[in-house]
Amino acid sequence: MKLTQDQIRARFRGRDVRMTPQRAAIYRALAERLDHPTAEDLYRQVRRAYPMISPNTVYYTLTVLKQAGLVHEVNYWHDRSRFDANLALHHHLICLGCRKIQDVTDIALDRLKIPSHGHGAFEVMGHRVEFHGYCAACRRRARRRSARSGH
Amino acid sequence: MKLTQDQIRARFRGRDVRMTPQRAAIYRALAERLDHPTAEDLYRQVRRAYPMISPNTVYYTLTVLKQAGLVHEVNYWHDRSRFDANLALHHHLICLGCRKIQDVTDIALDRLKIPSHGHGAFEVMGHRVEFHGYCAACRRRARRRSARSGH
DNA sequence: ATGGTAGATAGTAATCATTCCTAACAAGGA
DNA sequence: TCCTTGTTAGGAATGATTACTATCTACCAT
Repeated sequence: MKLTQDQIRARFRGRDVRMTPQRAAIYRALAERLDHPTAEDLYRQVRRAYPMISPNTVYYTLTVLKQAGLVHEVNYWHDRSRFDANLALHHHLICLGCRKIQDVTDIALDRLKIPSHGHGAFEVMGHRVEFHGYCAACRRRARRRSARSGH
Repeated sequence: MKLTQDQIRARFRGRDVRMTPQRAAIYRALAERLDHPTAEDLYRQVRRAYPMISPNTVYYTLTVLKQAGLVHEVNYWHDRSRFDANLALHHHLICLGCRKIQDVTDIALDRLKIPSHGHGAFEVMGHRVEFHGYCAACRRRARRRSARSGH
């Protein structure tokens, strides 16, 4: 998907993100890739056009774009490994507030299949479903906060 | 779920994992928790009974248990953050061989709901499905390798 | 178009999870 | 009980990410 500078500018404007050549390059690099690159992947790619760019700028730009909703961070749990001794097939409820995780067991979720078209060559060994949202405690906390601030 | 020392010993035996007091403590700590603790969480818990234990032992034990299949690492992508400029709802095919990621779009997957029972207080904002397996290239590679080794 | 200001950039240094290396140690079979 | 091989714990190394900060720049108001 080729993006013009103006398209990028418009998207940034729409989310109140300041436009710089580095930011445009980072966003373009990300938007034109079909995989899900790391910050370092993007750094290496953008550096070809901007040899002076620092990894720092890439990291900072990504957090800005993320907050603005222009970019998604694909993996919530990237910071640390998490382990589980429950070997039974199950799925997860991840709280975006406190990051606590609950298990969900449900046969319907266990039976999912990838749509056949296009992925025939991929051999599926397993799958997992993540639900993201807010747990009861975090919802209570948010409600109390907004009440105090004089809704 | 209370585990006796003998139950743990039996599980370790069954997978040819050498039993040590530290390992039993780490495994017990993990098995008795409902959330999905990090290595550090386990370290802090086990240290109460084994003040001399090192984080190192926890990490090493977890890799051993993981290889033995006694424990799962819940998040594949923990090593680095990955980003995506595609904001449309979609899901992922993750290759366990080369870690490449393909997008999957499918309305049936988009419509999943958590089973109502038990999780009523959790407010779901979104969800994502990950399929794990082997891509065409990695399957070819594996087939070639096993052919060469004189299947 | 210009100037001022808030925000962005790019270095360097710090942090933090995890891995590497290794000498002392212990599990478990003979 | 003894031997061998795998395990432990410490310290150092690695590698991704963040913090700090002086300089610079986008962009709004004039």
